[in-house]
Amino acid sequence: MTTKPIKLSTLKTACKSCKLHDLCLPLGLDLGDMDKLDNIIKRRKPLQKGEFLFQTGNKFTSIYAVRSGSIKTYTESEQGDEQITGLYLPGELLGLDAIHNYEHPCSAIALETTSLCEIPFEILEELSESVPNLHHQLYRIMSKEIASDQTLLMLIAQKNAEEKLAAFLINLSTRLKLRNFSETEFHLSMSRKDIGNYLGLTIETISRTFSRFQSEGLLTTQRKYVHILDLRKLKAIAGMADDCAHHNEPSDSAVN
Amino acid sequence: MTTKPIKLSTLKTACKSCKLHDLCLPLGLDLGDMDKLDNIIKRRKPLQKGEFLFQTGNKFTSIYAVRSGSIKTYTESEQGDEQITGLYLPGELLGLDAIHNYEHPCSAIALETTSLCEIPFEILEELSESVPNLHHQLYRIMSKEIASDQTLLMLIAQKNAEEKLAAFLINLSTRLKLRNFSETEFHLSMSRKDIGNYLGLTIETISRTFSRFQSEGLLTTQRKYVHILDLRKLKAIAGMADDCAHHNEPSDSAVN
DNA sequence: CGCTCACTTGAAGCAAATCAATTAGTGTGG
DNA sequence: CCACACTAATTGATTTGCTTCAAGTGAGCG
Repeated sequence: MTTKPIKLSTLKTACKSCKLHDLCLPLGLDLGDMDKLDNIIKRRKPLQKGEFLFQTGNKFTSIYAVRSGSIKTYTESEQGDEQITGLYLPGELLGLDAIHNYEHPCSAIALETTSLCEIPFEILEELSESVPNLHHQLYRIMSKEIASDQTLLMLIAQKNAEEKLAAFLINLSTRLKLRNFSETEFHLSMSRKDIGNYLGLTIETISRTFSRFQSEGLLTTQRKYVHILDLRKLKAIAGMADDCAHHNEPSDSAVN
Repeated sequence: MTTKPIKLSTLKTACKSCKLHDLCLPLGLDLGDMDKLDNIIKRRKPLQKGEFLFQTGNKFTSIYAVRSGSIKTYTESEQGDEQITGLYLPGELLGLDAIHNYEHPCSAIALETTSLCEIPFEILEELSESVPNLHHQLYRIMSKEIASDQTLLMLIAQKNAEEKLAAFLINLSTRLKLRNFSETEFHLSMSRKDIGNYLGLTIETISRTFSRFQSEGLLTTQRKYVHILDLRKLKAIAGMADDCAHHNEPSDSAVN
């Protein structure tokens, strides 16, 4: 939980020059406002795989933007079973669910080496008084999170194993494309077990479904590496008509 | 979608005197600020059962607070299957998921005769510039919605039929208690079918589970009327230890 | 009164969970 | 560099909780 800023070289990377800024909080801010935002953002030492960003019950002080790598969030019930509630990729904000009672309702852990921007919330609120657009931006981001949680809900409640996994992969593919990564070849940062948990399935079902997709020629996998061969068909299984693909406009819609 | 204000008698009921105001948006505002808020709130003609408040794709202009009755929200997939995403009781706000692209991602329909406050969002944002607390309040409400969506997710993904229904009932009970209704006797505004859809189960499973609860002496039902006989045991099934019950403090935690 | 709609109850079928065994990577220390 | 343990993933066999199909029942209503 150290919050000290890191090497100068990293400090230079400000919102203005960050290639993620049109996915992230500064979206829609002008250069002057972005400077102000830059002044309150702390860059943290990158987290190593398995390190916690925060844990359930921690006091809420900041929201975080992923710069590189990925973070998963999960809640734990009293019986001890976990539910993964979110997967956050570069340009996405997390910690928003902690505002309402100043306490994190979930834990956040790095799935790989991950660097982040830390944005102290109180200071952000102060700053927002002089930069009205910021408020609006935050509303949009939170609103989007609500809407996408609902999509995930739908996915888990109504679909079968094939549809769930297909939707998960398509969602990932869409978000990666937005970040200028390949939409057909990527590395899963989640394990089969995590994917299963996220989708409400067991590891065996995930594995079998991957195998089936593979034997049907939809994709190839090699452990965590995935190569999608037939994006159209996979989208069809996921329940997204081809022509609806671009409905996933800048503010992506499906899963997380 | 008529927005005209109604009879004077109803108009008099302002936030200041509304007994729900400590559950709703004005929470934490002083009297002066509440007056300002009152000026922008429109009271709508009550909705009859089955009437839409808004539908998927409608342009977003306002958020709504339930004054009495109840509203359900649901999304529809391209295949046409529905997923109920929320049940809103008096004092709760809905429409927050539409901010991010100015379009409602779900439909909202009255489950019974329901009266609402309409709060035009643009005007609310303007007002918020002079009443900073309002922003904070909105953040809290949205944050709470995110957190509770995640709880619902957990419920649907990880629990079995009994646990789901028990958690649903306990959540309802807790929220009703907060509104000074009985926590053990109440009227379900949702049908068995809706409850099933909400929890990712079929109507038959809901019915059977109610029957089992009844034969175990946990509760009695008569159509939509529910009388909980053993709140403790029901909470235990729902996976909430007794001593954790009051964790559901003013900002309730479980389902919706 | 008879129609409909919401709910209940039973029996059969099935998708995914569980149990179990094997294989493939990953990391550790000698 | 190889043996060792350990974890992640795959695949098969079996079980099971929920769904589906089917046949009532009972409340509400024109």
